Amino acid sequence: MLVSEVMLQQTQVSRVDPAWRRWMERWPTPAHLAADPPGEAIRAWDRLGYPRRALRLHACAVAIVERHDGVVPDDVDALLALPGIGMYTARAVAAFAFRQRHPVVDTNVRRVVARIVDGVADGGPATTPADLRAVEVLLPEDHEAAARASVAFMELGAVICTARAPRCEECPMAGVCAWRIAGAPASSGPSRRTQRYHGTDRHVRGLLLAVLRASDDPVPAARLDLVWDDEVQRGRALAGLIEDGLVRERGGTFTLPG
DNA sequence: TAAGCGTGGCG
DNA sequence: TCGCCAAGCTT
Repeated sequence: MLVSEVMLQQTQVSRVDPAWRRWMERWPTPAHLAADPPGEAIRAWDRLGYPRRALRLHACAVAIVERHDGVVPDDVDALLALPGIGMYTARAVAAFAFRQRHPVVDTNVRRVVARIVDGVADGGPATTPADLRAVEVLLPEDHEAAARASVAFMELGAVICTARAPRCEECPMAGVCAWRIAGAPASSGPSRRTQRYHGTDRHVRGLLLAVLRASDDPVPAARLDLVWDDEVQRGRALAGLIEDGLVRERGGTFTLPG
């Protein structure tokens, strides 16, 4: 559950599914993952995106072995203290793996609550403590029922109450949805400014890391020079990868961290 | 709080 | 085609 939730941070279910199966077959427990070098986690991450998540998941496995005897903790605060585990993932693991009663708030749930309860088209850009409270009061008292309700809120947002083309005709909440009843007004505020990708440092980092993932041997700098013409930007991107611990330099060659 | 961080699917 | 969006986290 923890591995899948980390993979699902900003990556769609359809792309996570095969990667998750391979990952769990190779590293069935935190101890298995912790015993391998972090570079192997980055390599196995393949093209899921945001490879820092792979590095943090490896660090998470190490922390679980060191602090929790290799057993994933069932306590939200202990989970929150692990690398790469934030407000959403900690509660998702506690609720879905350990069947506890916690509000589990992601972008889907923020949108569902914004529409049904608040009558507005969009939720906020990030989960706030106020969001947690708003969802908490909607949960059934029974822990198992609450865990199932949390799954249902997310699923409703993912399948029916979608961001761009909601299928209100098929929605079981249409009769009580404040947004629907108000005529589904468009969002009022300024829309979130869109992030560019093409030509950004992120783009170049992705190109560089793809070369290193594909190579079993240390890669000479000259080969990295081929992926991006702008030397200044390429150097900045590579330095950033090294700074983040995703890449290691050894005598003019580059590898994933061993 | 806002910006930075990959990659791909979909309308 | 191209911009939006995706089961966020960290600093």
